[in-house]
Amino acid sequence: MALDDRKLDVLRAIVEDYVATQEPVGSKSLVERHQLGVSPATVRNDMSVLEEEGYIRQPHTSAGRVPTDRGYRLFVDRLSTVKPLSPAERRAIERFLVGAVDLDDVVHRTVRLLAQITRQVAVVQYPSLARSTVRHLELVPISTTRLMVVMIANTGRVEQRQVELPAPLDETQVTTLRRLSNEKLCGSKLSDTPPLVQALIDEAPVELRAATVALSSVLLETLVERHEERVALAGTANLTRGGLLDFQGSLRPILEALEEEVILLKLIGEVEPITRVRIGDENEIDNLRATSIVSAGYGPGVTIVGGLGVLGPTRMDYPGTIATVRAVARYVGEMLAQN
Amino acid sequence: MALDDRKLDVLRAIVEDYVATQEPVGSKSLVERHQLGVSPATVRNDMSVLEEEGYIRQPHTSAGRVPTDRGYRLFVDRLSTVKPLSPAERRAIERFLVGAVDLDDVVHRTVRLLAQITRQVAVVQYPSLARSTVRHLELVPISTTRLMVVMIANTGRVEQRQVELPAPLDETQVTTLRRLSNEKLCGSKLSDTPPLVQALIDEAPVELRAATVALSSVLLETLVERHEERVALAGTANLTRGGLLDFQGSLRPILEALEEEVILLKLIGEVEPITRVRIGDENEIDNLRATSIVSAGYGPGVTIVGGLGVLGPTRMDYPGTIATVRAVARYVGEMLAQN
DNA sequence: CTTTGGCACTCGACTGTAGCGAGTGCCAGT
DNA sequence: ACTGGCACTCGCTACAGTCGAGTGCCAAAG
Repeated sequence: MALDDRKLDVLRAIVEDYVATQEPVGSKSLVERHQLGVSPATVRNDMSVLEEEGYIRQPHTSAGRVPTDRGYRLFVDRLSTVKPLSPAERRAIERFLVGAVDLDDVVHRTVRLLAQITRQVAVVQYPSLARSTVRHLELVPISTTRLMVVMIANTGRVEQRQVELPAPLDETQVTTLRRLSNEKLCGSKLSDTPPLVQALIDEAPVELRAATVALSSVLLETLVERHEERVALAGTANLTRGGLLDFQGSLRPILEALEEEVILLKLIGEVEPITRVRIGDENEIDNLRATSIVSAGYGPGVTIVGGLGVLGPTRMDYPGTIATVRAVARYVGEMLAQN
Repeated sequence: MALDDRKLDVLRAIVEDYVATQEPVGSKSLVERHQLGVSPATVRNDMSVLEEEGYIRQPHTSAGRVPTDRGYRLFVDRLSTVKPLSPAERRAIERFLVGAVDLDDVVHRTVRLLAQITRQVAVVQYPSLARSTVRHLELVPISTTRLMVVMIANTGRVEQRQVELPAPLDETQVTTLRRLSNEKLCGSKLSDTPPLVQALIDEAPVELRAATVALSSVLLETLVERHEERVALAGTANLTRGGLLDFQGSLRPILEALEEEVILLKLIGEVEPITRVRIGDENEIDNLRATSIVSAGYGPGVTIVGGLGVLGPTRMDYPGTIATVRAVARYVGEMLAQN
């Protein structure tokens, strides 16, 4: 059955009121707070239909209605208009991010900013190495048989690893190795490196062969295979807002999930620039069935190099949160582009 | 008034029972569970004295007794013997830490291990830069007017910063600058660098003077002045054990405190190798008045380069926690010494 | 066919009362 | 100094009663 416009209005009103008050909303208070132009009885009939269709439900008989995950989904998809940020908010974002000196700094500031504005848990992924290109490889001799390899990516990420050499190398050999690897790998995407690394090994002069193999294996192992993703987290204290009413009193599973980097990456590791909303049940992780996640990809220009997002109760201010996440993602992208 | 031995026994029994059961303990159950060799009435008299002295208190009249912070303090100082770890635990620690490949890896493994064994919140400070010495400085040209400076410390920490040069430098100039700064700074403690940096500037050839100043200011600013301390955190989910009985139902202030790096550093930034216990009130941070912190310094050999610790309810298993923290600190020190 | 007012009903939240029992403090006796 | 006995306190639980927001249904009006 198709829902007519008024029923949709009723649903929207229910969502808005419930988000605002955190209490089941009844027919009478609904008509009082919104100009629906009909009587409570009519609203009751509409509510009955909405309940049959699974958009709202009653916590108990003789209580008001509460939106279901499906109801929120409809609300987000068709009923809400993204509310533009206030100029003050825009300025706050800019001011907060503009002083960043470092990639680490950018990420930390961003995650705190997101948590603060949305008053929820914020997660920011560092630019993914898999989607970065190599800007420079530096080899630093630590001892004659030990090398530190520093990889600088175009996204600002810098990773370093130590390599144990099979045989000592002297200064000029290190220089040669540095030149060779930079020639081969600079400018290429990290996910494309395996064949290039093979070529590097093949072309290396025979006396550097062993060292090249050691170097390559470290590069492949730590940077490509188990692709080193990193995330930053902030605002967990916000989970306690709403005094245990959300999350039926147990933060446990949520805090547990937030400790797993793998899970966080699954949540916000976006590939598309689109803002994405996962509501309650739609979430794949069982521990987070009581939460919603709003995430977006970010990157300099149109390419996406990482994701960010916030996590909160399903009962959240979707329009506001979506607007904030989207805006922050765009600003972060701009920050990165400037480097 | 001096407490005789039996009264101390009673206090110990109360602490042990309360930690185990989480319920106020009464005179009758106390004599049942411990071989005190006296009757409940006697115990009651002793309890009465202990209460007068402020070591225990009653949540309400007609309830059992609960240790006060002062009671825990006495327990920790005089009544408990550190229980040695089981061989299984020792092996677990070793196995967990031995695969670490990286400083980051060591720290992450350590913090998760601590959280897991103690079932509490664990905090590990990265080796402090202020207590590290410079092992190597590497200058990597990003462009002709931009340099990336990578500092490798003896503790395994690697920090990088970008430096905007006032004028372009060519390859050989960079090499000279690299050589000069390494000659000056290698082997010195970071906290001692300011005068050395000044000397570096003074001795630099005139055409490198400007670049040296730029480099120095970045070094001083980011590495020395606001000394870049880092910490890792794990096990926040453990705060929810004991179902809101600890922390009188509000995790809020604790989670908030844990988000502040400055606070974490204050808690576990140890200078001495000694295991330190802060109980409830003794804590300087108001938000953490309901928690206890057990911390220890770690480092290769006898010098301390950082701290680690755990945080939990005042009602915690002090002997076990102290033993674990101490053991983990020692193992981490050994790991670092091997590098 | 939709909307509306009316009405009986449900059920959670709150209040007050009563009984239970763990635990205490005190005291007299050993 | 220790112990057994005893009266007392008070939080906890169960139960009954009331209140009220909210519902579903129905018949009448638009």
